[in-house]
Amino acid sequence: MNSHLSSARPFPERLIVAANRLTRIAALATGSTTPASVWRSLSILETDGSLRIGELARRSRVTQPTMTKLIQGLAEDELIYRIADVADSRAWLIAITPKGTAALDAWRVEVGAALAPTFEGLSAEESEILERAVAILEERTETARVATRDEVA
Amino acid sequence: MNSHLSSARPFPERLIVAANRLTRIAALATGSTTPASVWRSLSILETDGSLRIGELARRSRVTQPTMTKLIQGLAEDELIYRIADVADSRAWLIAITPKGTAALDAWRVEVGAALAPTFEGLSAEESEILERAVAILEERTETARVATRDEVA
DNA sequence: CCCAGCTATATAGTTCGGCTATATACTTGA
DNA sequence: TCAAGTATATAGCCGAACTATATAGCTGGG
Repeated sequence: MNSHLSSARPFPERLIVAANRLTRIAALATGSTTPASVWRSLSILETDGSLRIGELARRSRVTQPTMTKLIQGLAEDELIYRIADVADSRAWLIAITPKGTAALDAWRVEVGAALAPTFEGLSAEESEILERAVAILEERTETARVATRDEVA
Repeated sequence: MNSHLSSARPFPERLIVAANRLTRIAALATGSTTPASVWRSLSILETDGSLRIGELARRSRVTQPTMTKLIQGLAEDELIYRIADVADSRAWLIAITPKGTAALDAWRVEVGAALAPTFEGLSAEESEILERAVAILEERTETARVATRDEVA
């Protein structure tokens, strides 16, 4: 009954390898030198709203110093801006700017175009499966989850 | 009528972000310092058989010098070995060792365990979708494809 | 009301993966 | 047999992300 030998191995590790390859394909195809962490962070700011640096670092899964530096670059490029946290003057709230949203959208278009050959000629059924798989993955990797089960580091 | 707002945007770029997050989650959860390129390369050697350095570099989507260096480390750890190419003394054939296969398997188990919480409590239907999605992705990111449409660099 | 201890961000310094440019060794065809 | 091309190796650089630590601000018990 089971002619799908590939199913013999659980999917998580196969998914990781495939994800890895996809990431590599996209990076090479777009030729973008911008680190993935930038797009990860911007998309988190877009969906989760403004956040403190520490919290953004946690959700983006990098350390706080890494995020501080990342933020500095993004601020220079005016893709994000800092709002003083009135309740705590040590902290900043980081928010995405319209320019940041535009950059994110442009990147998405670029990635979409770069991956077009890879996903060329998918059947309607295959597209449907990928669409639904993405939805599941998005739900399962939701950034808000990180906050509750942190303490990893 | 359309409550699936997420479907409004095509999946490739969403898939990239999700893939990226998964990679990050896996990397953090395993705490592995081993670069992804190692596992990518080893799994290519496992599925595609022994390859020249240049060809392995292409399929692993790194440059040749990067692969040369990577190979040196893997050889020291005895995860791969070099076979002199009888037809061309400039070239080497790189092959995975039993120890390399074992390391790859161990990593897979580790990643599987690390991602278990992320994929906990999936319904049978969701699992089915992910399984099939992985199969599609594997097919679409197959390394042998790279060789034919290279010339990117 | 003030200081010890905690928390939020910033800075310093290191490590390491991956890249480009180039050298070296070998092959091949005219 | 040698010029041009190809396969791998070496050198040097860049930058992302880490750990350790400094600085500044908050907060509660005495």
